[in-house]
Amino acid sequence: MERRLADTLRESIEQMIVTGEIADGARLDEVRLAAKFGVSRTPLREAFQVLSASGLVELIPRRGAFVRLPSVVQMIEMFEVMAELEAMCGRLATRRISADGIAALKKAADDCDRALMEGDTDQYYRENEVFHHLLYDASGNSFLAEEAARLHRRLQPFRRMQLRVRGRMGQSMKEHRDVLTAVESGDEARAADALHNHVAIQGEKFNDLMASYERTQRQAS
Amino acid sequence: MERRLADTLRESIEQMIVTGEIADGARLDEVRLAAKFGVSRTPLREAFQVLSASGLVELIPRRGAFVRLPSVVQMIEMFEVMAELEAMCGRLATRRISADGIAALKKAADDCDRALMEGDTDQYYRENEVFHHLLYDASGNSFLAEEAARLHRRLQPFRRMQLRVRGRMGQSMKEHRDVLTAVESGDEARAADALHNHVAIQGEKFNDLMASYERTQRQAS
DNA sequence: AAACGTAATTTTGTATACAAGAATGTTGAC
DNA sequence: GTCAACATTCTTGTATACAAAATTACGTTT
Repeated sequence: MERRLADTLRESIEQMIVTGEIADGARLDEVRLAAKFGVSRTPLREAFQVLSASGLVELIPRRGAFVRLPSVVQMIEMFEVMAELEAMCGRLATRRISADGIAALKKAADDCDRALMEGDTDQYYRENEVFHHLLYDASGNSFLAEEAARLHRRLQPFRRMQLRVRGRMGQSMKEHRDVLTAVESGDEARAADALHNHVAIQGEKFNDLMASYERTQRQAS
Repeated sequence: MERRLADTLRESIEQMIVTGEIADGARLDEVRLAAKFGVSRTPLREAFQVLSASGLVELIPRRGAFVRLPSVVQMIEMFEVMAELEAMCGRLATRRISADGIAALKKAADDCDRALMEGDTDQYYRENEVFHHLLYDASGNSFLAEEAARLHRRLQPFRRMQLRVRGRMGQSMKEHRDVLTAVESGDEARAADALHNHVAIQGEKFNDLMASYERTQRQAS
């Protein structure tokens, strides 16, 4: 389905931005990138349009496309909104989820734990995404599920900053369990709370983020 | 700033879609539209990319761009998410708003009332947008404010469906007052509740929406 | 040396050209 | 009459070409 240059280019550039290969604030040089990828400027510019819509780059008319990475403050704000959307999903899901849905959620949580214990962080992020997507879908509000998934995807690269710190992993496991038991017991408010707490950057999580952020900043300079 | 064909084209097409000039599900014919606007396909296709990102059209690779208007169910889902974001704004704004901010909010509510009493609905939508944007900004979370504004804008054409029904206007005025008093008295929960209630499609609002939706459907066919 | 104005050079935005894939129409077999 | 295979026509996706705006370089003036 996704077989257009514009789409693959978008993914590649996105990757280059979040890995720091292209620095924050830098201009995306159309001719240079076109040469680098061996394509013309046309599909590149189409990719720029959607990158701009996603907020990762800013398109200034007749000036160019500039990388716009969120600051720490913006990052915390984004996770705060994510937390609220997740809480909403949790509240609705608790009311509407089926027995099969709960079983699937349990399995996803188990898979998360296994990945963590095996130290396979890439696998963890995949399983964690499954867990959260199950909750989004279980909300029964497909628009909410889409929006939550969109923001989750946008935050993915920054989420890694938090969990990299040792010790956070056990904490994350426990938080999944809290969500699960709340959903299972039909306690909407507690499910919402547990999810908000799992996602928002508060307390120790703030310190973890700061430590990670400053490290990446030092790398970039 | 917005001086590119691609941007004006996006706006024009958006307008054509929400006014029904281009029907739901229709394919956006690149060559026909290019001829109609007297431009080439290049800026048109760039406009398609951002329309696709906003959800108003679906881009199917090598098939074309298709209009995707939300169904009634999706519309209710969208307003439910909007309600939650507004509630979040209200909760944070209540905690963080300044005296000046409250004064501005009061003025905006007054301007809304005046527009309604004068029967100037266009003016009402403008003033209503001011009122809500003030709340978004007062939340102190700029990312939240942006996201709320984005969704508000996306829902604007469908919002008109609800208020067109006679009698809803007085209701809307009262709801603004409820929000205002809650914010003023520092009652976070009540502010959040009042906003959720103001935005979500519940009770009589559902009937109003249905009546309006069916009317537009009849027009389209 | 700083500031201004102008020419040269990039770079963006748009138009046009072309190639590959999808849709459509036609013919022939059963 | 229906279905299938092929040819034709349209449509999309990408490359190239060109014009206008912005940036840079440079020389002149003070």
